[in-house]
Amino acid sequence: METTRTTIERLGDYVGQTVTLSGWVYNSRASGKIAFIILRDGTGNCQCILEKNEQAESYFAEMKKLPQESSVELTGVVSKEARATGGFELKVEHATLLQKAQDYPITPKPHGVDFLMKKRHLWFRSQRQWHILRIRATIIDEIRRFYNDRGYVLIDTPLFAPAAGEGSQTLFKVDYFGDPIYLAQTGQLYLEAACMAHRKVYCFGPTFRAEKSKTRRHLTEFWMVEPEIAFSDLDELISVAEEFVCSITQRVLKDHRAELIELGRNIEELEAVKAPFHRITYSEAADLLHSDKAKALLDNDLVEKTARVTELDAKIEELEAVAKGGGKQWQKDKAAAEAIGCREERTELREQITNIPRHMELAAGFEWGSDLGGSDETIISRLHDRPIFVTHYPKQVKAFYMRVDRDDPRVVQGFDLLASQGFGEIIGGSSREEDYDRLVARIKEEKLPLEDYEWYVDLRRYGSVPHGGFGLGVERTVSWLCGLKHIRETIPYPRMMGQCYP
RNA sequence: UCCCCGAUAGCUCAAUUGGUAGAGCGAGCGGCUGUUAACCGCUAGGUCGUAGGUUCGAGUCCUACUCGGGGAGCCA
Repeated sequence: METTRTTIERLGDYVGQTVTLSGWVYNSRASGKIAFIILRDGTGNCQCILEKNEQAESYFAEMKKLPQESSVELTGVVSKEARATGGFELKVEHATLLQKAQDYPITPKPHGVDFLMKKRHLWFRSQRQWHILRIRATIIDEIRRFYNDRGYVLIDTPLFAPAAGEGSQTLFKVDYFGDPIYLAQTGQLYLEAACMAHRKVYCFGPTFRAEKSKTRRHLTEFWMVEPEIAFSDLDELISVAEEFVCSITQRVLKDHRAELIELGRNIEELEAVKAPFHRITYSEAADLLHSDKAKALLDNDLVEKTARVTELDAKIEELEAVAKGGGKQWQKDKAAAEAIGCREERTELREQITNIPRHMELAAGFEWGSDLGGSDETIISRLHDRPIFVTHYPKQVKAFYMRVDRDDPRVVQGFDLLASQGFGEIIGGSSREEDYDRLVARIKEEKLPLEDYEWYVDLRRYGSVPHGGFGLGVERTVSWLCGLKHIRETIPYPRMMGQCYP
């Protein structure tokens, strides 16, 4: 039987016509004489209807009880159908089974993270994961376009790097023909050299950190885009970063509004991501942490979360009474299922509540000269409705290459961008020290091996100019824009401390 | 490296002060022509993470370990 082959995303062009779809059984429901198969073909989902009649005799019985993720080809007439997910429906007239799947482990019911992470190779077939990875692809596309359209030259920096990074305890050591070498944690130093050749450059690729962090915002392998601009000052760098983040946000809103809503992202919060972002100095950030506003925020959190736990306690008790009571079986089951959801929320809240006093202490006891911690960043960003730049950090908490502020030598001209809604840092950048003597002095001060940096110092010998750049973490950006709780969902195969399978 | 929490059926979770291990989903069988995490009936499915200890009796209490989750530090 020869029919038109097409994909689900193009079904709108074929209403009333007979077409063939190929894909996987995402879910199915069947009664005696009718079956509904939700077909997933990689471009979308479509409900396919099979009726038990003479022409279906050869395949109906088999198709109606196919396990999840079995691969099939279905031929039928396309119709518009408001009741079906996706808006279209296929009334099947012919069906071919390609492979009957074995028991598929990921059911339409909830699963735990540990389980899903071990099934990552299957997990990203699920709707939610499918949406996230598509948004990631769009973000990466926008990143490339942004720089290509503005005359930046792509410079690929090495992944194998000699020790010359920012401190070797956070680097992965690799055996390089018998000598130690490290996986790059940034392309920046190489990029600085390239920007003296091409003026505006960027690199984009994976980067590696051996930090022993087990948190929802850390990966050991992640993607970072780093622009580097000659003849720039701090203000210009911040403006570029601002325009860049706005352009990514606008693009995602334009291309993925439906997916964002599906993911539960608050669209208004994203629409508020417009220039100008807030700009405060590190010293102002420190004052903010000591302020009543910060204390009130956490006090309020504590009250609200404690109240919610009490509310949940009562609700759980109530639901359990229903579950054990004399109602209909399905009512009891529903109550039991709801109780599980409430318990989950309660566990999470309790954990947050135990952390609040700690975070309050850290904020209130914050001392000028130390770096902002994760909880501090969360507080600062939650006190603002748009992303916020924090600038002029004390030089001792930042890398040796950052340009010392000529008016206040205690600080460097560096900046971080904290995403809104408490998602924390997504960009770190700075003006680089262009003065030969100052740079060498800083290298010595940090007790770094000067001989490893000879080539880097060369850049200050031959036509040194003010320059700088920044790095944006792709996964943290995806996490923020999609409103995800955990970074592990933002990359196809996450690599975290203690996790690298599959 | 440190702090907190957890580990019970293939999956998600229950088990009232220590007293005979349960439910839903999934799987198998049967029923149902418009389902939306479909529904209804039946069946199978367990060395309660590992090793010790307390006790007449331990899923439940104690100790150590393993693995996982969250957080601190560090960072994008």
